[in-house]
Amino acid sequence: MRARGGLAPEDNDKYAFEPFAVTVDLAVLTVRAGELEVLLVERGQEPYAGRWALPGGFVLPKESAETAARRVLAVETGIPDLSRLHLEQLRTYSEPDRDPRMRVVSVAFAALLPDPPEPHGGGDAAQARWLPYGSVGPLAFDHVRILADAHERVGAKLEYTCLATSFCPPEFTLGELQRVYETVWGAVLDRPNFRRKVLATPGFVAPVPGAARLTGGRGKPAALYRAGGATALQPPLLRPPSEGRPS
Amino acid sequence: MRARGGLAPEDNDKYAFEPFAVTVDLAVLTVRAGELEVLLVERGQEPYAGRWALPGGFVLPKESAETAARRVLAVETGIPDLSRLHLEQLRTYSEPDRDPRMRVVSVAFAALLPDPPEPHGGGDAAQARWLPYGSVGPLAFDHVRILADAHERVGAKLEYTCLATSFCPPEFTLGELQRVYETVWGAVLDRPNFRRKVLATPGFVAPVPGAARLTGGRGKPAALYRAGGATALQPPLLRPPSEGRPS
DNA sequence: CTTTTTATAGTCGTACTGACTATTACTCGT
DNA sequence: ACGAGTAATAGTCAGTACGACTATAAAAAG
Repeated sequence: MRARGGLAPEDNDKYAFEPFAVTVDLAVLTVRAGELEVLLVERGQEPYAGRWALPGGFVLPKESAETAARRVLAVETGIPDLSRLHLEQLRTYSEPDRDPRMRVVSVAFAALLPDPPEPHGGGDAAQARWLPYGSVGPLAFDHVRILADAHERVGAKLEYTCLATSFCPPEFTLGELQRVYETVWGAVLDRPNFRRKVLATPGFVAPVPGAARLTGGRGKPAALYRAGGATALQPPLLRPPSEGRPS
Repeated sequence: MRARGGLAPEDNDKYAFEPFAVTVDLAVLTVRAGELEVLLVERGQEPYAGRWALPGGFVLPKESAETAARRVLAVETGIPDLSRLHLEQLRTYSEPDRDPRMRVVSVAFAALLPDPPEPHGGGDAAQARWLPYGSVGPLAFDHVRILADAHERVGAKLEYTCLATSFCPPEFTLGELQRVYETVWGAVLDRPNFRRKVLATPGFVAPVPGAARLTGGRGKPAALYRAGGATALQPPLLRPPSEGRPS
């Protein structure tokens, strides 16, 4: 490569760059029945044929990575309603050997979907499925690491943002909200304290005014809430201390 | 583009992808004399000739983005000692029109350097300089946004990590450490409270054992400290509440 | 109608923080 | 030599938040 002399990359007359393939990979998480689940697709071709992988695809010439992520999710998994999808850039994985065949730089996203809809593979023989987070085996490429990074990021964001409501349907009980925290964190929280904290945070949740009660099964019916306008949680709602969590 | 059928991007036999240029851009921050400064280079060519821009460059075929970032910083600014550089991936900017000439996807990094060394432009006519953060005018491309994102990220990380020591020389006083916080946050902190908080956090700082005093000017000499082993700050050290800060 | 289950209400002690005041140990100007 | 100024360090005090509880209410299941 020619010496570039302290200029921004776009300066080089000769455009002495190596073209890369740019893709997006999505770690889509949901909570169903108190379990954390991941949306995976089965690979039909080598390498890693038969392995599960994160949904992903190429970024098209006129797309941003964010646009590509939404398109890929719609096309590959056939999920119809992406209006309540929370999509957030995670980081970019660019190790030279992450794809054995060619140079692929992948912009990874963490995504959350409430009320997990049933996916269907988008065309060929590939299938798309929700799999429990704890039971994913080895994935294709570096997708295990991407998935772990996404899990860690989401867990951390639950602490200091109101993101948890993105896992919930439009109206939810505080018990459901608490189960989101417990499922993502893999920890048990004290119910009265959780309740006190959520209700004391202005704008986290807002009570549904009307006949604001609903019963799903046993026990006393719970009041219904919607997501409030707030996005930040101040002070944060910290997960109980545990070992082996990266800082 | 051919229908891809729910497979990972690498599956397509025809490799129906558009090649992109992949670059890195670096927002390198430092604190000097109580002021936040950014490392910028002056562009010599169109577009944005004469404008200041973040240092950046192409990712080479056998490099990861992280490797490229370190190389670019060494080559473009001639800074000799990068051993104490804190480098952290910020996010990837991929809007299709961010470079008027071609499709460029840029992986942006936030970086911190203590004891700002004098940079020298790396070859051509370009110059590299530290400029006060508050006085940067319009930058080339979307670099203003990248810089603002880096600033916000660093400010947020000061709250819940021990990152502030990355702005300090190997041995520093608590006053210097406090000035890092005040400079990045643009806020004034109470000295006794700051001191109490820092010393109460195990592993944040460790006193220098020997003749642990040094005087830089007026006032009572301060004890010297080194960075401790901890990386996380628990509970966090929150910036004083202010308006207009994104969540 | 008792047990089980879940939601809700409230208590108590500790830890942390913001807002202070006081004291010590230097330098500088005169 | 001495007082003013400056910065570091020590400590107080009240309010808030949080962890660990106990207690009560309202439903379903047996």
